[in-house]
Amino acid sequence: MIDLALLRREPDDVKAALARRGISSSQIDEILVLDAEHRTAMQAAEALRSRVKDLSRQVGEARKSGDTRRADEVAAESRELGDEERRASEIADAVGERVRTLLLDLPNMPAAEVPDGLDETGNVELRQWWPGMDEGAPFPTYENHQRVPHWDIGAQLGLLDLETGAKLAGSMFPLFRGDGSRLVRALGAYALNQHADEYEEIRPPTFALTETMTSTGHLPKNQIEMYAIERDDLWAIPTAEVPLTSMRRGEIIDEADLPIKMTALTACFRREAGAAGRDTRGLLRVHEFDKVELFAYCTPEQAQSCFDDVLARAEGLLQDFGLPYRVLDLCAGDLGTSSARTFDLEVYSPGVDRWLEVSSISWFRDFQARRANVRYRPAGGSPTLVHTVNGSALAWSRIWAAIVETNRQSDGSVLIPPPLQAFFGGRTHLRSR
RNA sequence: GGAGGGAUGUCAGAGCGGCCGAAUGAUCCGGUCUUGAAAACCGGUGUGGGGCAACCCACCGUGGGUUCAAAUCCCACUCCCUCCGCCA
Repeated sequence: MIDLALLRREPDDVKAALARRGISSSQIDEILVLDAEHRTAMQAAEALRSRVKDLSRQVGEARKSGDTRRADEVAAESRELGDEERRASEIADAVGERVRTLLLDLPNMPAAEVPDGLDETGNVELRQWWPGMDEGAPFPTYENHQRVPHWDIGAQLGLLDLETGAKLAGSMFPLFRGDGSRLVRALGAYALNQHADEYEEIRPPTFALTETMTSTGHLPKNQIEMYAIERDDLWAIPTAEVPLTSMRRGEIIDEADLPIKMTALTACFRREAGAAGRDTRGLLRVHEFDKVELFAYCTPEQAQSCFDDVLARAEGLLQDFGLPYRVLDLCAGDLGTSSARTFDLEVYSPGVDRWLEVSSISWFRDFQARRANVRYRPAGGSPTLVHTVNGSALAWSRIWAAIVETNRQSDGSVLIPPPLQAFFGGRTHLRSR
């Protein structure tokens, strides 16, 4: 949520920033008009309220001094004023609620450095990486044996059983088996181990209350994207960002504790309602996938370094696995609602011949923290909203696909990335049995 | 699932219809004392909103209700604790 005080103070700055995301200035003007209306109505109601309180006090005093008649008179007067106050408050509350609703609808302001553009065509590729690049090697060329889609490889080697997954939970719920399952486990475990030096490992609940989903901004807007367990008012989390962001909801954190860095491996659930029929093969787009998330609460001053750290760790994992990737600087129009700045990491996967998004790293400024009301107390100052930063490191289903396709050998086996071989008892290849 | 107890400020913990935004203690900040520190003592220390300001309003788990007046009474819900049952 954008700061209403900032909106009042610097309406033109906010308009200019949001115009980059295609938000019209009339939308902001509407809020400002309603806000002025709200304040007027509120003042009227509060003046009445103040009077009622004063009269009530007089009733108490009259009672105490035994003047029952005066007490009754004043009570009657107060009762009338009270009715009036109730009506005035209802009007003020209704307008205030409208302001809040409109404000919640506004996306975050893009950071100044965010490139212009209204959709993904405006994203800027910052760099690419591939194995051997530093030694001057060119971008890899791929052999025919690498041009096989992962679903075929998975079926050949008995690593991936999409049919059985569909039998159990419907299509787009993958079932990994044998070494395929072990690879999923190895990826998550390897990443958690890598992050353990600075990030506290968290194993949060897989489900979240409506209240929790709302405070991160995933509800009510993206309701259609979420799996719901209605009877218990629970939602399956679409990312560990949801529980992690809410862990300190409503709290005031000691400044000395910041930054608070956490990592979590969870299943992530997405209905992909808006993407029906797109990328439905294999693991490109699935309803459930494992992901390791990195998350930080921090001060505004720490935000840049936290962001850089998450990015470096996500890239580091891709380099450990030897997967070519590119870094995209998302343009203003392609930013997620809550984000002020986002870098996406895309891995090149030769079997499907596509760049696959495997990480999204975002700096939210205080946008999320305002909703979740997470603050810290700066030295000698009053409570201030924290900044939040998070990013995937990484989303495993697509990494799984990229590894299997990239590392496929001419004999049909798949080379296990060396850092993961320890999880396979030292074996170097996945082979059919 | 059954029975009971509870939810109050950064924390602990009083209050159970009328200057209660809230005792007391801890924390933290400032001061006195001290060569310095500790201790002791004195003073200050919630959040949010409105108003140029004086000041006003809201907030005692959440949402309703009663009343001239609610942290305090009533109803519903949520969460926590204890005991019993059931169960990984």
